[in-house]
Amino acid sequence: MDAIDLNIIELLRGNARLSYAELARQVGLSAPAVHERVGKLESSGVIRAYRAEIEPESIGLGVTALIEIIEESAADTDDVLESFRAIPEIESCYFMAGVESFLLKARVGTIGELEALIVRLNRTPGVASTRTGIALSTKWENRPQPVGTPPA
Amino acid sequence: MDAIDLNIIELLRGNARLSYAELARQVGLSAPAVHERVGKLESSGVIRAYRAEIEPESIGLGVTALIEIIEESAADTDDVLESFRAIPEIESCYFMAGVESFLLKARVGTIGELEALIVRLNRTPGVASTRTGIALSTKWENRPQPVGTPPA
DNA sequence: ATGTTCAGATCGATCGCGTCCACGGACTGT
DNA sequence: ACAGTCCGTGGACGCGATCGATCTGAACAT
Repeated sequence: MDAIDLNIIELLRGNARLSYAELARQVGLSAPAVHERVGKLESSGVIRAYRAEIEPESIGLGVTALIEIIEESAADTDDVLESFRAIPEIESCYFMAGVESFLLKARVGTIGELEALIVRLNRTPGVASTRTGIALSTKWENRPQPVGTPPA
Repeated sequence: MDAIDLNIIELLRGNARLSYAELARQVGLSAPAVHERVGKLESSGVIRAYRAEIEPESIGLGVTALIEIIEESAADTDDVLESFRAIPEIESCYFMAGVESFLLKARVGTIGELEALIVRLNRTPGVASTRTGIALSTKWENRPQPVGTPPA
């Protein structure tokens, strides 16, 4: 993992569909060389996936909500997690420090669907209570930050 | 925007580096046809970008925080937004309903850097106070949900 | 210093893909 | 029925992906 790898990563975060030839030109190596580097980054787990970023409204997901979950004191966190994982509307799931164990980012089509989701979450075994905030608009999301090797 | 477009979108959300030929096979069209459809989806803004998803720890961004912002009553929201936009650590920014105007997702390398970020946010003109939650772990993030056209 | 070894890059060649173009069929409105 | 339009197909050509072989340079041991 050297400066060239970081360079490749930065380029692919900006545009995952760049060809190997184009990557090669930009980092100053040959195409097979970057091909091999990218392969290693993928198999070592540094590159997790390549995803198209879609405007959510256009696929009927106009409502974004952030939901904090407070667990019951006797809850099994792993079981709760598995329940959440089975709910497709939950796009992100963070395990948090603090009273609220989880923070979920969910996307649904309508406020009605959000209501159904919240009911479902509150009924989930191990969940004591929820607190939901609705995003009126998403200013930006998953903006890649420049990769400068951080201070030692 | 028909079923084939949704199919293409779903495939590209799963793997943005699929070739047009492969996409064509999976949706049952010729390669030029999907090429044209993808081009239209891009220029109409449905497809915003293609991004490689990177394991944050491997590029020195091991600390994830979610920060709620309460604005001063006299604050100019647009100015506050521009200040936030200039801070690279802020990966996502939602404008929320409720007392807290914004919810930010930020990623930094160390707790020390997080402290510096919070100080910077609190000093930002228009910001009355902040409330920060630290993600102990990210269970998953930006999981694409299946695109079934939702009920009318 | 010299030789050995190994990692990683380049070079060259082959195969498949991206991309442009002209043609053709279906649907719309008149 | 006819003309216009949209959208897809098929062919062709040049470039890119990808494999194997060779080469270079660094690290280490003698």
